[in-house]
Amino acid sequence: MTPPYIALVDCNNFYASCERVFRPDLGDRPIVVLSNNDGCVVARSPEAKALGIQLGDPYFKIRHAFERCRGLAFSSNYTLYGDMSRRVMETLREFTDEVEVYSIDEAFLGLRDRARGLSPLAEAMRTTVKRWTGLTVSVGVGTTKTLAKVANRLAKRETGACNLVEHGDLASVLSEVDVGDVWGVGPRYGRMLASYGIKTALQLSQADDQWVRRRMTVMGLRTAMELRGIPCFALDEQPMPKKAIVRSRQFGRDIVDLEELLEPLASYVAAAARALRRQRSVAGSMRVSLATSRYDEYAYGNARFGVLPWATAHTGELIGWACQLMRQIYRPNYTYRRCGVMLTDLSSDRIQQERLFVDGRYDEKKKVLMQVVDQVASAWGEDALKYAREGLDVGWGMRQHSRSPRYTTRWDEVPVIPA
DNA sequence: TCTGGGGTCCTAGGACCC
DNA sequence: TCTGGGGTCCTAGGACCC
Repeated sequence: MTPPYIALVDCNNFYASCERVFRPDLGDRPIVVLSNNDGCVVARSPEAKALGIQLGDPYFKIRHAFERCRGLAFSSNYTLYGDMSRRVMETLREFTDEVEVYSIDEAFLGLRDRARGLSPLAEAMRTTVKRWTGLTVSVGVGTTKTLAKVANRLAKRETGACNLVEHGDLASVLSEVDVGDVWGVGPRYGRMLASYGIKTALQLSQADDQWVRRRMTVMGLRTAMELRGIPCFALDEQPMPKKAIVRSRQFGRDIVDLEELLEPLASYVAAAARALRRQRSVAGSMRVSLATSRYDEYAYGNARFGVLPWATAHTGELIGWACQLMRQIYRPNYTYRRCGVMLTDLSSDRIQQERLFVDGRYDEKKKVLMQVVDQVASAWGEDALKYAREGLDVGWGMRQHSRSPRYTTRWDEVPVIPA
């Protein structure tokens, strides 16, 4: 049964806040968190926002000015953020069983309380999450996911909680919301709608159904209906297993040599294979890609897709096939900047299709071997056991000049409080 | 020097089948 | 002389999300 009310709970400035929780000494210094390779800004504290720093700003461009303002930059520390996220989600489960973890810092909650109890409930969520994790969340409540998103935006501007269920005049609220800020309306649709004079969420909700469907597909129509309070996006408590698993990254430095290129590739394949096994799947096909920098004068990029001889989650097999594909697209004399692998055609590792005329398969013996590999990784860290092909990371790994400690997941990095 | 990474869904159009 | 129509599967491309 669809719950009558939906809350969207979202952590404010999530990555930057995670860093701050463990560094109270930073006070109100501006904080940014950088993407892989310390490339560009992916999160900002309120103080950094106030300095005018934008998401996606290349760090090297703002660094000077930022540091002059006593700003502090952190390399991204996904181990820490992932663990903090898990703590927030667990806290939210204290309030309802219906939790859809939507992203690392957001969850939709199904609520069945009477409408009058919703605002105190939202407040209780905020104070409990703050007390248990140190993080501040905003809570928006509405009758559909899209309206909960709208409420959440308003919550951020106001006191941190916003309940549209008890709001008497939804139309006037929606007339104040820019259509481009509606969940599901991106920059393209935003421009298209504006060119037809549709500038607010209210106007979109009142537009003709057929017209919306034609211009924005059924997804756009669902968005418009959700704005009217008709639920079209269900709460998804148990997300389906992923249909594709991608690992792709820029190197810490350029690579020209094929054999050297196979090392990061192997290590991305190993990471993808771990994710594959975590969701108890096997992959039936894969796609390998490589590219020079986009800004390179002699740019080259290519990708090749291959159906695997048999579906597997065995790291060694996947690395071998990935290397074959890579050899097909590699061209000498380019300075490569990134490569990647995508595992597709995923299926359960319990039901396996036998293929005629192929005598290999992902059998019990391989499965057990992989279980051991995963156990070692969970006990000793993901880099404890590697395939030889992954090499020893002679410089291609990520540049991370200022990663914070993994405070909550590594005994050797827990915070120490002198007493 | 230096510009992120990982996903989803929908639609149109081609290949192929009966 | 005449050259169907409906269905499925796959892929590429486009839109979106965080």
